[in-house]
Amino acid sequence: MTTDCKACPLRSQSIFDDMTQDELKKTARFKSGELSVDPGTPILMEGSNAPQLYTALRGMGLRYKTLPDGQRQVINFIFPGDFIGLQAGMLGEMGHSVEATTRMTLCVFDRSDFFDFFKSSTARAFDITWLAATEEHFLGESLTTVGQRDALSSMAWAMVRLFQRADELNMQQNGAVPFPFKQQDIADALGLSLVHTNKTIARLRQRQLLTLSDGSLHIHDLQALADVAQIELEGHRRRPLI
Amino acid sequence: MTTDCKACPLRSQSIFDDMTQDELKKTARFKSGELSVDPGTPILMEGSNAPQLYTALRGMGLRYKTLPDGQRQVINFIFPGDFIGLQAGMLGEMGHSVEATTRMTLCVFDRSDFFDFFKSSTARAFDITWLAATEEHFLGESLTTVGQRDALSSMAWAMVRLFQRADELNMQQNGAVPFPFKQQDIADALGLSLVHTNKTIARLRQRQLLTLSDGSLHIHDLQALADVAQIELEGHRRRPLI
DNA sequence: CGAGGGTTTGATGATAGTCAAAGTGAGTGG
DNA sequence: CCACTCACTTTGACTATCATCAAACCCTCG
Repeated sequence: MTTDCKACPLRSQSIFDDMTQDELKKTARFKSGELSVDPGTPILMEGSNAPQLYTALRGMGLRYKTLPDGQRQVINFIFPGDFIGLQAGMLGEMGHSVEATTRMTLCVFDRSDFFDFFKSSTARAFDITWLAATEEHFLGESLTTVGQRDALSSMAWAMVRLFQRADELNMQQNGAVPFPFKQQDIADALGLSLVHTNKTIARLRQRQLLTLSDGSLHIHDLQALADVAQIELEGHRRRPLI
Repeated sequence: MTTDCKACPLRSQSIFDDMTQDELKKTARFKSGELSVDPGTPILMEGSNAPQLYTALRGMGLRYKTLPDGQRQVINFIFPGDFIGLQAGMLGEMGHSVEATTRMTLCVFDRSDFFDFFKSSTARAFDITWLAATEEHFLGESLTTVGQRDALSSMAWAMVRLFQRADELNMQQNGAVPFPFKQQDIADALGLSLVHTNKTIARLRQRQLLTLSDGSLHIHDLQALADVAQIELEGHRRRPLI
């Protein structure tokens, strides 16, 4: 009972680029199946040469790296439409692990077909590179956050970015978006301790900027949050969907 | 008096992938000129839609982002062979600025030719994507460093990585490589203050792990440094040169 | 010789980490 | 239906890593 690419519920969202019938067909051929996983399931492991690549169709997850001493750095959060395994496809080895936070449905692709797919159309190759460049762009921003912003500003930045990602996928309902992540996840993403993370969220709550509870994030004043984070609010940018 | 791609001094280094005559010709056609800049010269600006892209032919530089309040995060250091402007080429806008640290010579490409170049051969397109994925990989590591390692471990990590990058370009002479960066640059790369950076380097020096002076970095015990940094030493990996 | 950029060192203070424990809510089993 | 557990969140007290401030030092350069 897998989803046909032609009827993909993501592709019709305005955030994703349109695709020609031909490209759609190639994508459908590239797709080798579908996978549903429960919360907490590891999807790809750091250092592994994964035989399969994925696109998140439903659900959310996270990318992370672990140090030998057990410290964990959350690299990014995964939303529907995200391509998973680019590093495995290009470099033959993942630089980070990926796991599901909610229950997820993934479109599965064989790594062995990846190069053919890449070759199949310049536009597709370009899309994949676009994704890589965009991820690089985002990671530069994350690095700047963790390296330069203080806890309050970091937290504001993270909340704005997470809200925006959910919002552009139309997951918003009067100011609130689903938020399945734990405070420990946010802490590991921002390089803060769990306790300090909790207290920092509390400060933003006291300032009436947001509410974070029951698995949903409510933004009360996006502009004020953006000010705390020192970022400019911009419109959503369309992006490719593999 | 520009360098002919066929006689490129970088291309003969073992770290860089070989290239067919045909690919070489295409690259030479893509190259629109050469540029020499003095230390401190800005090469690309964050947010700019640069009309030109570059490959570092000689010299070193750095990528960085600045926050509105003036804080600077160094994203990465630039070595000969690095491609500069991928984000401008793919996304139409740079996510960070780039400036020269030493005097540099850059191969210049027109952004308007970039897409044609990308299309000109699947191998070239793949190379560009490979570079993007590798950068993403590295940024994940940087993020993990800044987010999770303490100052001593961060510093050890940075020194190992910088040493390795120089080493694979054969810049090493019995344990020492050129190191034109200021302590402020390292501080901004690791999210540390200048003072703390200085004291942290001093600690590594006291432990007899390295010496850093007169523009050169001397590693006395690479393995011990890697241990402090919690990283595995691996061999150099060949990479494409645009 | 004075100026300026970079490095080094010492003193003090704040942000964030650690430790510890209580509170909350969902889920389980007697 | 009421403990009881377990995972997560919240709060308070204490600590330390790292930032800030200030000043000296070292070199090169004009």
